Amino acid sequence: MLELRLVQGSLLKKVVDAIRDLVNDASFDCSATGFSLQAMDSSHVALVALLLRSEGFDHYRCDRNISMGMNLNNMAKMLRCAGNDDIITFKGDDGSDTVSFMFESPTQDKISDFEMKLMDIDSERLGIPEAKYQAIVRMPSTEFARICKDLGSIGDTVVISVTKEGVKFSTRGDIGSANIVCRQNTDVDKPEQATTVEMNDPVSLTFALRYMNSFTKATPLSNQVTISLSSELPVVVEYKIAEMGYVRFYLAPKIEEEEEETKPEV
Amino acid sequence: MLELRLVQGSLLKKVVDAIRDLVNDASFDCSATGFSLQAMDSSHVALVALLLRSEGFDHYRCDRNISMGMNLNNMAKMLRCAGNDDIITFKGDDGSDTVSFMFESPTQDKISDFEMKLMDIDSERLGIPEAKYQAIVRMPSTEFARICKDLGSIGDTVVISVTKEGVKFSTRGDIGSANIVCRQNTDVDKPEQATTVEMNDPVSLTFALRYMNSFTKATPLSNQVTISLSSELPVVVEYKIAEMGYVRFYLAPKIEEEEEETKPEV
DNA sequence: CCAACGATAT
DNA sequence: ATATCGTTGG
Repeated sequence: MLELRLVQGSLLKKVVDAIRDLVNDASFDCSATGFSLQAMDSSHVALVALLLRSEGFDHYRCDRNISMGMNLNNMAKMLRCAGNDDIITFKGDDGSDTVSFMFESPTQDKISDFEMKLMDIDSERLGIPEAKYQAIVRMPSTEFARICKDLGSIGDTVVISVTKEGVKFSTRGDIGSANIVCRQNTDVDKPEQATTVEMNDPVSLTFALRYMNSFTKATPLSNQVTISLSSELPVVVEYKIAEMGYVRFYLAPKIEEEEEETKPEV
Repeated sequence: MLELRLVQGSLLKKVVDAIRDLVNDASFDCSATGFSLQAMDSSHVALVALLLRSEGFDHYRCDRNISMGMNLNNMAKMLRCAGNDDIITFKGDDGSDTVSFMFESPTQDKISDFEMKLMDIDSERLGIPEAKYQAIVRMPSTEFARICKDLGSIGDTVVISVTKEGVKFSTRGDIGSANIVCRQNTDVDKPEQATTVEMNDPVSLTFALRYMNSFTKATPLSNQVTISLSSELPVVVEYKIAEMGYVRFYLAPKIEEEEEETKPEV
């Protein structure tokens, strides 16, 4: 038996919206620890990991570990029926092929109950080792989203380079090229506007903007985003979810070929 | 000769917008009593009835009963040319094949005059008998609209069930099912937020959401909607127009078949 | 948080 | 041209 209550129901809407651009169907895992998910995107290039810790819920009951395959678009469709300040209760039963969402309006005058069919999904859950990164950049999530969107209109890939002074995002395309430098800056009115660079080693890596622009769908979840970089390791783009956990996206860097791909010879 | 003046001209825009999704062409009837319309939707399933009483106009002159066939989309097109605070005067002449709209800006600095061609329409005007209903639900029109929209994303039909405690809207579709319960509640800050249930007999009826979602185009006309239900009778969804009359939509319930439509045999 | 307006997509 | 979505303002 499974029963999760979240007073700030809008959070769940944001979580699903953050992921469904990348992943259509995913298996959610529920245990005493929390509510989590791990999934590759449909082209098996990027990975997303979600954790909502049990302590973050206003009520959390999970009698035994359970895995539930859900279609994220259908899930979003149902969650869209919740008011933005509705309380959401998620219920599941062992062995059942459905789960249910209950939405309670703040005044309790409107109570909605949605039942959703589960799906069979082969959930390949990888262990993701903790790693030490050469550089960790923290910046406003909206700024990162804007940069990825802007660069995406110029080129297909972004080179992220970190130095002590800051972080540089570069791209190049048919119509020209672009470099956006964000320098470290903690001297702001509010901490969520800060940009900080924690650098052990300078690093410069290339990523497909297409995926970066999917990752930024998680922007509403957090004011800040954390980008962890190391050569040879997938970048981690993390959006912390206040009091509850995170959504993390992993993407392997492109192997830097000699200059442009316009060169026909290997 | 016919001359109707309405200081709150935006009302006329809302009335036409409320109807034109359902009905393309309609015959407006004008008499000493008022300005009215009755029309079936194009698939002859739903019926709409409009009444704007003569007393509600700021000037009302109708020398003899007259019927005017109008294309509602064309009418909307013209009315869209009126400012939201404009005073609208509607004029017609017996025997003429056109009518005219005059828009006066509040400051009288801009006076527009639009002439619209009438059309021949066979206006089959039914008598709609007053009926006694098993249950009458009153609720905020925006809430009703939201419910119909939400359920429309899950299923095709809605079951409306009324008990003493409140009203329940249910649907079922490929991805799952939904129940939304609104309980009676008069204890609110403002009367237009109230939900009241006047129940003589419990009732549960099924309707096509497609039509319900057309009816809710009338939402801007009134803060409250009234839903009158009886077995064997069409539901009446009514939006009152302050001081003037109403727009009423009628829709026959679906005959409840034995469970699902997945059964191939009749 | 709800409503109106503008922009975009069909 | 119309309907829906997203954004901005109250």
